[in-house]
Amino acid sequence: MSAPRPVTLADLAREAGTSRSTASRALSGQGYVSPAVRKRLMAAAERLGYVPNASARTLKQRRSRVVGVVVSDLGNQFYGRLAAGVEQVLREHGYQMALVGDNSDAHEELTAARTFLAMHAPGVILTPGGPEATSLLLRSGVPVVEVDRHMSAGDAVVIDNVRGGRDAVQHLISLGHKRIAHLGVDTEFTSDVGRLDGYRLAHVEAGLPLREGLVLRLGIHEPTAEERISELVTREAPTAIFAANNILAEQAWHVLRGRGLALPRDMSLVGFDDVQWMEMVSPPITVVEQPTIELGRRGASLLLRRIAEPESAATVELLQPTLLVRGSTGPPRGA
Amino acid sequence: MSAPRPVTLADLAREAGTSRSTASRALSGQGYVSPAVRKRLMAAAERLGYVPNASARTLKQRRSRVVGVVVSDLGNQFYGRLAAGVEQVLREHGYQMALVGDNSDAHEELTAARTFLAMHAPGVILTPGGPEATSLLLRSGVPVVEVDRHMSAGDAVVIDNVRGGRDAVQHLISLGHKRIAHLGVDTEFTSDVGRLDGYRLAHVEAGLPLREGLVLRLGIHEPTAEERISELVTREAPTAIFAANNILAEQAWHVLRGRGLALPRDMSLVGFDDVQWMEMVSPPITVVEQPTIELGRRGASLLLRRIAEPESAATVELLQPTLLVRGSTGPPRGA
DNA sequence: CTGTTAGCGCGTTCAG
DNA sequence: CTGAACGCGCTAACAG
Repeated sequence: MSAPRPVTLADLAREAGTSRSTASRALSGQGYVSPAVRKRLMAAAERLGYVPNASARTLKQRRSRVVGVVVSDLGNQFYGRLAAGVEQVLREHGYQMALVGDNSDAHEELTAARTFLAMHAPGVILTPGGPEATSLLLRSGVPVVEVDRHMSAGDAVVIDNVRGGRDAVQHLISLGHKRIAHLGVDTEFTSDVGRLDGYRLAHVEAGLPLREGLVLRLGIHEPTAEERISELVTREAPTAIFAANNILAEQAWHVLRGRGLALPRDMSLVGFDDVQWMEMVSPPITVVEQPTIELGRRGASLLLRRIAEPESAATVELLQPTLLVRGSTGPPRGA
Repeated sequence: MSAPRPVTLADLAREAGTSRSTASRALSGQGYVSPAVRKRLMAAAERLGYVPNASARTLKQRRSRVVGVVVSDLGNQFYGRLAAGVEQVLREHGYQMALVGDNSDAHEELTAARTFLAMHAPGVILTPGGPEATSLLLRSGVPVVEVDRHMSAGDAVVIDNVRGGRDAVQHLISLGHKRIAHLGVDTEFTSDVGRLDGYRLAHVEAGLPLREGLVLRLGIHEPTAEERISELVTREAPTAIFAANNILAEQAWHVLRGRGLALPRDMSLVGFDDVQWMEMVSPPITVVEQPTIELGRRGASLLLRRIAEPESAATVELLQPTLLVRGSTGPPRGA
């Protein structure tokens, strides 16, 4: 394949008999150019196959069109959909997305942040794993929107996790459950903490005692998760389980199936974050659904707004989850 | 937030009492610099929080570190995992990924290709929707690797779709099925065409007649897909269905459930592309599994190799799928 | 409305 | 081993 020298503004200018700056104005649409000259330039651009050089523009303007995005794990459907939502909005507005996965590792996240700084990203969207990346970016003047989790004092779009957790557990309590297990991830993320708070809140509101043994907090990539869940079931004999994310719901479901426990007769199960399989298994899983793609779309929109108006006050958008009651929940055994 | 002027090489040079070019050599590791001076420069960089300017470097070198990637639909688990594999390898080698979704639209794809040209991407990976994007890129001297589908004469990493389709259908035939429906997408993509070829091949090898009515070809986002599948079941009374991708398998599954048909007693079902739910429903779905993340990883590796060695001959890597026999397939009704 | 001028920050000659 | 000089392609001032 031949790699012809790319055509530049100077080429267009020469071709159309104008100066480079006029060509620049004509193509970017900024500033005055007589209609006739503009037409001539556009035609030349078309004819020569002109492609603007993004790095030259970025170098000059000190700002690129490539928004940095970091999510924990692209392979997880949740983050995939989140990213899909972000990308849609960005593309609709003529921006691109540089996407990196950080495996929930604060160090990787920080590396990504530095990369985005180097790229002069106009803004960054992240599911924060720690405060460092956000603060580095903000300190350097790069707008940041946190999605799903909220760690800084800046812009964010999050789900009302407390409400989601509370709805789930209230539903179980109203069915008559008194020994409800909570399966969560052991982080300080507002998502995990919020769902647990919701679990507790529902208990308090119902006058039910909180039993610490019923609360299981797993590490992010805990390899023994299923064993620990199984132990919990044995030890505490819960009549219902609230699994605070889609991975944990899947693991709980496997444990229950492995032990031959029937839903909802022997155990009730509520998940958080509706994914495909939950509606397909029998019985289908009752779940707190969150608007995942919308989370991404709103995050991107908020960032774009912030880029346009850097000085406005920080915004936190709270999206509401919805409890979908399906077949995996029912009254406890003896009720 | 203050946005301090970013520190440049000139700042480091001043700080360390050297020239800019020396600083450049020290930080990039290219060219001679005395150890002492290098150490001094590194220290200064650390202290001042130097971040290299990627666009300046790209402008100078005429090549960025951001690989362009386009997939059909990030929200689909298949493409999410593909992208995850690509991103992993890229990150391991110090490259970034600019990701765009094109909704299987050749026009969007072409737009993305132009954007990557503007960004001076060192290479592009795509699930091609048409020949235009690839050819534009190649013509401009940008290496391209096609993944999952193969449309050009260039580099590609694909699944052995013919073999996958053949294995699936052979399995059904060996169970005694003679009326096997094929659910596929009506494109010219090698993936869709290959799976259908495999379906036919298995018939021919077994001396079974091919009945055109049993082959259903749906549009990419066909809204009436489930109705059409249902019609097919009514009209042709197949005893088994081969659904050539994960979406179609899900739709077929819903149709069968809706009609109260039990798997595998009333109908056998084989899918293509193993996703989470297939192992969780009962009975679990027999499926042709493909190494999706590996597909992405190989694509990225191949691209990196091509970037390093632009002149080597085009390579097509063929990855083997695996038939996982589960509970959704059995002998036909009367057998 | 248009052209001239002057960098943006970096890497790469080429002398020394 | 190091520094001076130049230019990558584009846009922002500023004259005209």
